[in-house]
Amino acid sequence: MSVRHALLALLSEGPKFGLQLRQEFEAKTGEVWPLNVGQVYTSLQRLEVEGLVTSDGVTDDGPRRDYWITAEGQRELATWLRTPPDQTSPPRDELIIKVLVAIDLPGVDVRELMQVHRRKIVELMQQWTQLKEDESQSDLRLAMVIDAELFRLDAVIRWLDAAEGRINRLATEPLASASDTPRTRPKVGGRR
Amino acid sequence: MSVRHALLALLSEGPKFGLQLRQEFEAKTGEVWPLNVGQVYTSLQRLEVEGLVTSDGVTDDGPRRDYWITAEGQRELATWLRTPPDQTSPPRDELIIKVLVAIDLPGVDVRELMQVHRRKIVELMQQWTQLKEDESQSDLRLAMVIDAELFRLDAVIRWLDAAEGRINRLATEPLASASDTPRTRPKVGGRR
DNA sequence: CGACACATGTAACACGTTACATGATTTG
DNA sequence: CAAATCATGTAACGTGTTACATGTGTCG
Repeated sequence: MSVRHALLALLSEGPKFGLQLRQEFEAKTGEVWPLNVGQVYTSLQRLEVEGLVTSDGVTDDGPRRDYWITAEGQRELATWLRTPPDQTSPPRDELIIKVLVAIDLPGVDVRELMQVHRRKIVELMQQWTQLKEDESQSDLRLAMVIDAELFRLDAVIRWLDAAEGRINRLATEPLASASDTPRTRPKVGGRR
Repeated sequence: MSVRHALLALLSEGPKFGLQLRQEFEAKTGEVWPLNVGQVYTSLQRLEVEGLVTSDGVTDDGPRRDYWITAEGQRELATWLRTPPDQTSPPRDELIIKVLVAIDLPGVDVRELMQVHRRKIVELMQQWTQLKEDESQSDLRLAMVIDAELFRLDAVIRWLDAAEGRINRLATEPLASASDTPRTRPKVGGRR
């Protein structure tokens, strides 16, 4: 959901065309997140159908097609900006799933698995830190994105460490199988 | 990509059918991530086409259809487990995008926006902490998932604080517009 | 003119969600 | 038997990615 609203935000500064939106999106996000052009066009089409933007006339005087944000688009944008996303159940995390299913698999060394992933993350953090020292003096947006990524990766490291502790403790007192402990607790995710 | 591989992992313990896979997935992940059944069936179909699982015979003796993992599925599973995901450019983060585009929008109070989101996150962390105290003594998997979510949310809080500092510093020495600082640095994301 | 970059668009696929339809099995 | 539950399946939609096709404008 972030791209459509980001496009709305860019369009609220004035009429823009497709490639321009892509370029400005990347510029505003420190050029860390590539945005494929196809998605810009399809998103614009969808936004137009929903009445949040207008292309107001066909491509007459040139290859470019400008889009304007509508009043309803402005309203939608304002709502998006001020409303935190609904986070009932957290986003699925691949690494957590990996570790949790690997625990029960015979012939799989979970600690080794976690170490391999941990090393990769440390390596990533070093690369981001390097980039931060090199480039982010002059680019506030890049600096902010790198901050976010470093904090995020740091949280993953912390989780791996905490999880390893839990698993080691578990090694002495083994886990009850998932099936023989019937849950009475209601599930977290309310949506279905 | 996590669901297909999680299904492979579950099937490597023995043949299972659709609803069973859903139930076991939720059990193994602390019942925090609901998995809709439709996705289980479509994923199984795709896995079967790719030769990673077999349903070996139609539904003859009952409504259930068991799936087995194949040798190739075992190989794929092993690879997934030991290989860290390719993280060239980090996943797009809605909150970061929101803040970065909001900075330039006139009539939008970025600090207010960040405060609102910050409060929501603190509230979420309190709920998870509560659940942890209540339930996670008996459920290791739930405890691990809650750990992960708390670390993740903590990282977001840290980012918001760091970002607010940067923005405040920026208030005295305003930001150069994105268009008039041509980049020479190569983009981070290599994929296109 | 021809080559190249700019610009738009579409087709096909992967994954995920919601909703609905359809059998089979159990249970009151 | 009827209703509820178990179980599978499909259809439609949203978002995102890759790849390809097509037109336009500029410049050597």
